This record gives sequence, C-alpha cells and structure tokens, in this order.
Amino acid sequence: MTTGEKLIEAAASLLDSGGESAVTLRAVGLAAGLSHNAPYKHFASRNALLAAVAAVSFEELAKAANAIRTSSRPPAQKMSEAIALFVDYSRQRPARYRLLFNNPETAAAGGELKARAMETFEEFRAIVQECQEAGVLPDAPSQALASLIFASAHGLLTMEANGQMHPEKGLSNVGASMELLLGLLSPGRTSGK
Amino acid sequence: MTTGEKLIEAAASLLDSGGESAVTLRAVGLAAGLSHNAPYKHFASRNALLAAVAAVSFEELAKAANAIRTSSRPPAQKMSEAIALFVDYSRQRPARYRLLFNNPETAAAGGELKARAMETFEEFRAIVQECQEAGVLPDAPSQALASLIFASAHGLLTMEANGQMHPEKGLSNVGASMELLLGLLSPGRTSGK
DNA sequence: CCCCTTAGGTTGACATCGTCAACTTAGCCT
DNA sequence: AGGCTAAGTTGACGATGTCAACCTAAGGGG
Repeated sequence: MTTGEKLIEAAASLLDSGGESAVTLRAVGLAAGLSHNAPYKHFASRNALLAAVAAVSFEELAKAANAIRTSSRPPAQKMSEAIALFVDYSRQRPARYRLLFNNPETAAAGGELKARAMETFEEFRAIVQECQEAGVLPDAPSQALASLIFASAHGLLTMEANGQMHPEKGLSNVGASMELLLGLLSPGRTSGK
Repeated sequence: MTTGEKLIEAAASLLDSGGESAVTLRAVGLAAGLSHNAPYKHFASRNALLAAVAAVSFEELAKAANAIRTSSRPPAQKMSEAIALFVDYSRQRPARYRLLFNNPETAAAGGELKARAMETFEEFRAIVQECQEAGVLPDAPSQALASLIFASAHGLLTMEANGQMHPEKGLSNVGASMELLLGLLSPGRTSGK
C-alpha cells in the first residue's frame, strides 16, 4: 500500500469514527505514522484529501451496486437491495455519507471524483431500467426516474440523520416511506380515491 | 432591535453572502459594531448562534408556507407554490438552506429549533392533505406522503447544489423531476405499460 | 444616598488548525 | 561521482473558537 493510500485510509477511519471535524491533517499524518505536515506531500489541501476519500468510497459503492445489478435476482428485489445499500451506508457511516452526497466542497472537486459518482449512479439507473422493462416501475426516461427515486431516498436519509423524521407520527421512517413510494409508482396500482 | 437580534441578522447576512465558513464569531461581532467576543454574551457558542439563525429562518419559511396554504387558490397550485418556495430558497440562499436542512449539528440543537422546523413542515403537510381531499394526490397517511414529497424535493435540491445533477442527459432538473413525481402519483394516471 | 449585584461589553491570552517556507535525505538518472 | 527530485521533517504564521479577567453603567434595597 502506497503512503498516499495509507493517508486516505487513515482519513477515512478518522472520518467514520469522529466525524468530519476529526479529520485533521495533523491527526491523519500522525495516524499514518508520519509528521504533522506529511499529507501535503501527497495532497494539495485538506479538501483534496477529502476528495480522495470520497473517490475511493464511491468506487466501493459502485462495486457493491454492480454486484447487486449483475446478480440473478428479480429486478424488484435488486431495487430493494440497492436502496438498502444506501440506507445502510448512511446509517453505518453517516459522516462518510455526508461527504459523498451532502458536501458542496467535495462536489466542487470535479474531475475524477465526479466520474466515480456518475459510475455509481449509472449502476442504480440500470437497475431502475430493468424494473421498468419488467413492468414494476412506470414508463419514463430511466435517468429521470432513477434521479427521482434516488433523491427521495437521499432526502429521507438526510432528514433521518438530522433528526427531522418523526416516526411517532405514523408511517414516516425511511424504509416504509420508500415502500410507499415504490408502491405508488407501481404501474399495477389501482387509481386511488 | 435587541443586540441579540442584531447579531443573528449579521450572522445570517454573512452566511448568505459568504457561506458557512464566513460566519466567524469575530466577523459577526464586528458586523454588529461590537468587539470580537461580544457574541458570547448572547450565545453560548458558534453553534448556538447558528441555531438561532436557523430558528428565525424556519419562522420565515413557516410564514411564507402559511400564506400559500391559506390562499384561495386550488390545492394543486398551492402544492406547486410550496415546492417552488423551497426550490427558490435553496437556489437563492444555498448556505442558509444547508444550515436548515443539511446540518446535523444544527439539528442537534433541539428544543425551540425543532419546534420551528415542525411548524414549517406542518404547513406543508396540510397542503398535501388538501390535495388528497381534492383527489390530486393518492390516499395515504398525509404525514408519510408529505415526508416523501418533501424529501424528494430536498434530495433533488441537494444533488443540484452538489452538482450531481446532469440536465444534459434528458430530463433531470429539479422542477421537471418534481412534475414527473406528482404526475406519477396522480390518482388519475393511466396504469403504464 | 450609597453600595452591591449583574448584564453587557472589552481586552488579552491560549490551543488548535490549515498552510507556507526552509531544510534534510534517500534514491535514481546521467 | 554528481546532482535532481520525491518524500519527509521542523518551525513558523495567521485565523479561529473559547476562556478568564477586567470594566462599567444601570438599578434596587438598606
């Protein structure tokens, strides 16, 4: 493992355990067994290091999503699993999730990072398309429908992470809300009221 | 205007003009014509000041949403206007929007802040309920459906702010995506495919 | 009327952080 | 052998959140 990778791993570990504010260049250098300024020999700035963490994280996510898409399970189940992938990620590594999907500075880093993000999204879009072809999701441009479904999950997860979800007032946790959405979107649904 | 309010206003102004990192306690004090440490006489910490900014911002939003809800326009139009309210807010004051809906530290401030946030959401929920009664939104617990619709808009706006939206690839801007959602949710829709 | 409390404000200091500059090596190319 | 460069170190600087000590004016009870 190169020193650069060691630094990225140390940063990711600090991010997961202590939140973004714990990712101090000094602490990262120390955790990698180097001096307080060593990260500058590999990354131009703190943001550049965080962008690198985001890039490898997107890569992991894309890989996991790809495994789901290329499995032999029915499309509807792939969709559930893909959603669960993001839900679990948000709950198990909230700071990392925020870095990936909720951080304008990271997003501004462009280039390779944006490519990895689009790679991840493309897997999700393909699953949506499979569902459309199987008739469990309505006809519409798959890109738009995938954006919509992903954004819904993303918005719900953000609200959950912010404590703006109120499960006591009836059904409004993330999982149930997504089932509601998919149910309402289902072409087979009988027109209500 | 009390000194505390002056500080909140100064902080809000700095937030809107220079992003969250521009909201420095020193700068806020200076902007209010006071010394670098004056904010501590009114707020326990930087986060407490930001929470106060969030509280008054939620109040403004709730007021605007209330004006929409109590207007005499048809429910479907109220819904469009309510969505536009959040869309415009996100685009015109992105840093403030992030503070309100994308900031776990702010959300952790609990108490009055959470009450204001719920007040705002309640206006939105009531509009959703009107739409359901008018038959333009499907039958479902209004709380859950409102969460879902709001989360969709929120997720789309977050992606837009992060540059993770790709309008070049077909329909995927926020407005069009929300229209797609509302269209697909519409009880009158003919079952696709 | 005087003293004492206290809210609001000030100055100064401290630790931490991102970042920059200068110096030192160890390895590699010629 | 000589020197270039990547990788690493130390030391410093300015900005920032926060704490502590001091000041001061308003007001209320004796």
